[in-house]
Amino acid sequence: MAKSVSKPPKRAVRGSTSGRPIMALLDLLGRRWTLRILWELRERSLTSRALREACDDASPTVLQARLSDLRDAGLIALGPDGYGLTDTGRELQDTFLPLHRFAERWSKSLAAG
Amino acid sequence: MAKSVSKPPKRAVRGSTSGRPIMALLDLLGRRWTLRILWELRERSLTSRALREACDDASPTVLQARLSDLRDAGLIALGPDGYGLTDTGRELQDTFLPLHRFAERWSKSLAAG
DNA sequence: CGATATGCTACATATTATGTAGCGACCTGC
DNA sequence: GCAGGTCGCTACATAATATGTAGCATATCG
Repeated sequence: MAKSVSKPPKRAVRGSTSGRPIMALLDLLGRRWTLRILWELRERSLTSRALREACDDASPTVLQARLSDLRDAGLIALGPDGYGLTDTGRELQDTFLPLHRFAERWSKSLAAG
Repeated sequence: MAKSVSKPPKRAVRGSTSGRPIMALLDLLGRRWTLRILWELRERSLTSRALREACDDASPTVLQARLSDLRDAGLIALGPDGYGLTDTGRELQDTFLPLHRFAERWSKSLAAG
């Protein structure tokens, strides 16, 4: 299974060879800590270390890897006050905001069920 | 780190101990293949084998693990025609549908950028 | 200079995924 | 009633990732 076609330098996003952007996106977001990172950056920029604390002290190794992935994807960027969402990242964020309310309902349906 | 509070039987969703449903949800969705599975089930039920094919022949080991996770979470269920979204799962799906269009724009902004 | 914070990396260990094979159960058609 | 097919699911060895701890080089502030 060739995973790299047009982007050999690093790990290509899985599914990126299919020409279906949604697959590449789902793969990126499906990596550990990725969603959490985007969530923690939802309303403020955070330094890499502050982000680490916010993410239950996840190991810096993966965190840096994900930050690198997300930067390559153009969803976050490193500014003067730490990591923050780009315009594109904020677009994605808007897609995810309803998730919060869903999570509440979901949690209750789990407890009830 | 105690990962189980109210559901000792299996692996508890990470962050489920925090009392913040969003964390539990983000952890669940952030596991490999989870988002992809939900996506593939978006408009039809699939047998576990058909789902495997749809997911680029992912290994049955993880796939079954994720199906189990998603069933515990009440997002999918095994019916007569294979795995399908529950009502709650479909609610979540609705949250994710805009992702498709975003992926298209994102892909273009990457190519352009 | 000393103290502190930044982004980031090394590396040994634990955890998780991959790939291949195969199980028992349940349908068919013969 | 027994081949032949599918179903959901599991075992197990190997490869890939994550974890946790430590530390680097740089920058800022006193």
